Amino acid sequence: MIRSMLKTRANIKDVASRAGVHPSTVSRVLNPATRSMVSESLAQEIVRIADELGYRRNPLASGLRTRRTFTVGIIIPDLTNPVFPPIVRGVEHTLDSEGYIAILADSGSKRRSEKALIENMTARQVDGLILAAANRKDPLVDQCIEQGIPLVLVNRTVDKHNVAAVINDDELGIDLAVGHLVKLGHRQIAYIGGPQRTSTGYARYRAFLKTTKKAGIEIDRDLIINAREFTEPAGQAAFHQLSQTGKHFTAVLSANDLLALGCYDALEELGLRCPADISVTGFNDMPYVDRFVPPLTTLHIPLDELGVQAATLLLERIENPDTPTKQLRLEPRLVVRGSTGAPSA
Amino acid sequence: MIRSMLKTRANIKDVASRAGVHPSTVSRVLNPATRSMVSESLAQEIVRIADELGYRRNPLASGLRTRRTFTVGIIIPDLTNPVFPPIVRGVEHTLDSEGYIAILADSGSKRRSEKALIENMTARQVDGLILAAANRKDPLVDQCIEQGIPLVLVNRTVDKHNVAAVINDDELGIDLAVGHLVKLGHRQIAYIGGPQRTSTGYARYRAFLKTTKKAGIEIDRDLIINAREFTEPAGQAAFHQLSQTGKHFTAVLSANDLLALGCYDALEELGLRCPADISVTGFNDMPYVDRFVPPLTTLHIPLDELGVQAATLLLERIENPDTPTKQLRLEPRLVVRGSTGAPSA
DNA sequence: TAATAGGATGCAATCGTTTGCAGAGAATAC
DNA sequence: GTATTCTCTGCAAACGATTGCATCCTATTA
Repeated sequence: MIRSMLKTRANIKDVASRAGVHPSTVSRVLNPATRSMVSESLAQEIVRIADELGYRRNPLASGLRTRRTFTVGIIIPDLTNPVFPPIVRGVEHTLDSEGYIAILADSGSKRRSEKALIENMTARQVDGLILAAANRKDPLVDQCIEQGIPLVLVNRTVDKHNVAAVINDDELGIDLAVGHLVKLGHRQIAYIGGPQRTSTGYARYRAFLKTTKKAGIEIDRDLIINAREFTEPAGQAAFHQLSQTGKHFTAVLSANDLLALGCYDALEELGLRCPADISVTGFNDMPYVDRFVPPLTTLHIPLDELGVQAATLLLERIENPDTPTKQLRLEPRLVVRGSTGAPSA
Repeated sequence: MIRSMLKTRANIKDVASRAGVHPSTVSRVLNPATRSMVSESLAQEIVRIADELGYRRNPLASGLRTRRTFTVGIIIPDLTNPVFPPIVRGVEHTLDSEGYIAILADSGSKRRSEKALIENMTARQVDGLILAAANRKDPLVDQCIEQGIPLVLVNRTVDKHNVAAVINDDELGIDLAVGHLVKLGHRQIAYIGGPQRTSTGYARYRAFLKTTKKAGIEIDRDLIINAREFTEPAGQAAFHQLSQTGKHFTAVLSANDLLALGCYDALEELGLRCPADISVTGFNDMPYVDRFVPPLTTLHIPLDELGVQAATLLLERIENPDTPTKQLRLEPRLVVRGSTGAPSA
């Protein structure tokens, strides 16, 4: 009653004194791992009293003592990029179901702030970290590993292979896209890639070279442009650059949907029609690309699943830090829509 | 050196012993509010040593003592609804700049889980809460207020007016939309509203009645449908219901963009063209609606700003709990695109 | 010069849990 | 009947910070 007047939550001492036992006994009962140390009848009584008083463990105090906070940090480069919300959602739901919570930070792609964010999060004793914005060589990743913070990369990975990651099979994806275009009859295929500092940008670029070679398609080096960013304006600029070469091409394969969208912009500016004049493909199948004009042919990747798997992997590593690092590679699926067609004669 | 071997972070005692002072002195120096209690020269020396050792305050310990965690919870109904990412981003950036972090939870619109989430967050001693999913009558909101947790609603509010919120001016928005349609010559205007349990659904519905009356437009009650959810399928179903009345209408004003999108779906199924046969308007101007077929005429609301203001308001209330509750109402702006035109004769 | 005020620092309790250790009985073994 | 093992619970020291109070020293005042 006094408690309710003070408007403060019941703590372990309250429960203990009400039950006539020592706080440590209450603690043991409420912790599944130690529950068996206490006699069953007393344990039940304590549990009863605990929820009669509405007791909830104070995670701050508990975390201070045990160095476990049941908190995970998620750092993404830009939440307004439609790729990330589903991933974050997958992560968050998975964490939640295991009693963890997610600290979300949008780094705004700025490098410095990312370092500060990680600093902040480790100071707050997060149990693990999920990074969606790693570069192929990433000092931040190294730093995390050095400090021994459980870490899982999602969507992108680093060149070193000793870090856990959930990514998608870029080579397969590009292979499917190239196969699709070739089957439609395209031979002059341009490529707009992403930043080579990212694993996705790099892997897709390599895959494009490899796959076209395998398919026996001659690729003009001038028709390959790797953009600086995975953004719509970058895609737009890249397409203009392609068209300025004066070389002939009937399709452009872009390394992600936003770049493809940029192509749409450029096409419109140039008075070209898609797919009549130029076919365009994307990568990611981000939400709503099926509603664009024309609906984008792209590679679908299970974004939610990416998040779910990343969280699962992370929890595994948190529970057992000696788990060997795993790289999960999910398979993309080609979704043919209106932006691709046979080349015009 | 021993410290680095143990791989554990420097704590306040380490700094103190290195500086030859008591931990309390270090604490005072590192806290802006008490810094002046310590002589300037000593303070500087301590600061120097602190960052030489890479000292970072342990927020768990600090929070345990002070009951301030510099943590804010954000609860949204569905992160994959494009309306929310910009809001969350605005919130997160604002919090970050003040040294706070955001715990994000996607409630998946499920009521029960929302209660659990709030429980979890208060147990974790968040300093405040931002709710984007409130209903007009919301026991959860009442509960928060009762418990004295600083709370700010964003995007939606509750009927009681004593809770802080950042919303947009629904009446103005609907007024602009109606005005636009009337000016184009529409007289038979249908309305697809949202759930009346939400403030946005309710306010927009009221505004529609009021505004059309003011404009001297006769509205057939059969042409008003309030959907159960603010979703695309709900909009689609509602439109079909409208067309099944057999009544004539030349435009449909929908209470949000997703509902409008649903109209697009239904229009296509019915072989109708937009805006030639039917004009459609939305509300929110969520990302990418400008790229749909046709680009959607809608009301733009500054989503980032909504988030920024909500966070600012919350921080104000946290710093000073006696701040009178404020309701901020941001102005929407009509964005005319391709989905509206003059009615066909 | 003695009394006093004021500024700077230390002391120790506290926030709410957890956990190694110890001790008290009860149960088992000899 | 005593020695030994178990089972259960309590004790007290952490975890890393903050803060009211006490203390000490120096500067001011009469």
